[in-house]
Amino acid sequence: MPRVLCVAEKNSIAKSVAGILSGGRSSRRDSPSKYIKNYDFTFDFPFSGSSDVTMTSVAGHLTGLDLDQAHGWGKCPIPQVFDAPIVEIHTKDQEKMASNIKRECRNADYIMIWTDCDREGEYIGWEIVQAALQGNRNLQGNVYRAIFSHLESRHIIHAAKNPKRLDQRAVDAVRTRMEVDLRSGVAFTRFLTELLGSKVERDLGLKNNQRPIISYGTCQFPTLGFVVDRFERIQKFIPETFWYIVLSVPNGPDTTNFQWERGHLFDRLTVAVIFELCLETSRNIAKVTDIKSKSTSKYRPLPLTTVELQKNCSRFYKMSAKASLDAAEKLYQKGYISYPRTETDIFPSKMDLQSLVEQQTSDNRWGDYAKTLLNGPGSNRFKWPRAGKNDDKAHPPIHPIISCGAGLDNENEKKVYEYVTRHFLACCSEDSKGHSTTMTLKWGTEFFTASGIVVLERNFLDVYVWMKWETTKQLPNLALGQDVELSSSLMKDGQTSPPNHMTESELILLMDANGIGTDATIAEHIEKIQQRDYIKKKKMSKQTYLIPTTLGISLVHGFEAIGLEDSFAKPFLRRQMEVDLKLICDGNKNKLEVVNDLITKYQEYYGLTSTNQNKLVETYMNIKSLI
DNA sequence: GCAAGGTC
Repeated sequence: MPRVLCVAEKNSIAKSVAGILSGGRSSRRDSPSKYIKNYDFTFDFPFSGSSDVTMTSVAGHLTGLDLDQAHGWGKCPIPQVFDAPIVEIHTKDQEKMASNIKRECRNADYIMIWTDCDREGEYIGWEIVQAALQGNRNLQGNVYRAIFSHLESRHIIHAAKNPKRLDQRAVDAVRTRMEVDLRSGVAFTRFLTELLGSKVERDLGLKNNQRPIISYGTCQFPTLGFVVDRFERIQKFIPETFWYIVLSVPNGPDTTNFQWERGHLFDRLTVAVIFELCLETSRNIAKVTDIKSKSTSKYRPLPLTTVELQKNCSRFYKMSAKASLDAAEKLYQKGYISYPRTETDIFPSKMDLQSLVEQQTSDNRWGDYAKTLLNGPGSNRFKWPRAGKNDDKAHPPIHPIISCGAGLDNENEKKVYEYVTRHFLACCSEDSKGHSTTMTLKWGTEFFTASGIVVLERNFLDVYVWMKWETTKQLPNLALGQDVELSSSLMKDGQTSPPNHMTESELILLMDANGIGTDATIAEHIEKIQQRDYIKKKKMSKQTYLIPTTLGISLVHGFEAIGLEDSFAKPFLRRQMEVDLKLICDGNKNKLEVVNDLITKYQEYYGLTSTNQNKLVETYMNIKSLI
């Protein structure tokens, strides 16, 4: 029988796909790597007919890139980094994975790639093929690619029956990113460290053997830029005084305030004139000119993505993005939750979500809630989740798999499991429903409104305990057209206030929105710029904020002073690279062209930075002396 | 000693 080797991006996919294609009758063997298993079974592929199949995997990339030996740190003038030869390097684990591929493909007639169907997955597929060809040259030309976006059986079988080829354009796009990130990162990191390292070392009070690294990275700098930008908006903020009019109306023993439809104005005289005019024409009588009642709802959350998980664990539990992702990873390995790195916020239509809800009925925290979702009573019954707009074509939204009961002793894992589960149950619930009433008063020439909300059905809010929606005080009982005697009419002043310092949750949102990093790496970039002493976490009245250090601020301003056309600390450069990568994927540009363009740009920036290096030093000295 | 991206 022909032999087919299938290779996935990680063991969990290999295991699931082997289970589906073998109809549950595969046998498992160990591999040289502890992360990887080999699964044997038979399957009927269109290119080979009935075949002996081995399904295995790697665990992420098989190779890393670095500059060749001759261009190590200190061994060459820095500008050579931009065109030095690049070599492939392997960790011990990667060598074990590659040797498994080589051994397993020795007798194979075909190889089929089952890596995730995203850009990086395509490149990992290419790496796998290179390793396989080293083990067995005859595989050349017998390479196939499975296209799949989730692990539903019929979908996976369809993918196996409709093999495609690797997309070389996507492979080229990833290689482009790798080369540009490597060369620009290494060049500017060496430059900055050599320029500022000894000064920073003294200022941080480090010992000789703890030379600081002052790194540049295409993601690190924009991340730092966001934090510095917020910090300075607060520093530079000048409060402005504004004026407004507020009416209050008797409401039982209490009063209700009506807000001015103009909000507030920054000119005191204008407000005073309007106020006096109203007082003259209407004294203390206003008329009800409008009462609008409508039903309103608060939407249940969208299916859970990695970025949302990190943002909310930071908000609800004050966990760092890295801590929440680490805990999610552990929960995934233990089988409690689904794969935690996903951009998808739409559940595949065939997924059996009700049995996942059923799993949760035994939990003493939300079990009763899960039961009512499935069996009533009441109107909050299981409802298919809302659909978001993102699909990474590789993984479904994050959801609980099995109930953890009392099986978790790690605090962070407990919290993340609770969050994932409550979020999932909320997704499968009805929106919260309420009723809002808005009343408008006319006083003189001006209009004023007040609103009241009655929450009628809490629904998902009962399980999504962090979100608040409360019934407000009722509006005074007045009829349309009725005159009402005011208990007061006042002209008041107030001041605009500065924004708050950056929270980790906001930073994650900004990075995601600007394409800085990926779901799997955003947390690492935030960690990295803390390690580098560019930003620090600071606790202020219950909240933890991210504050830039002297060094962090200096780097941003130093490069600003040099005046590169595309600021390093802004997301623009990185986004431009994404656009170019997309052009490569669509066949409108080639790799060589894009690499040359981007590297030329970085070389030019390096030249400018190098001739203006005194500006970096001066900026650092200046800012240091101010603090 | 340097990047960012996968994954464990």
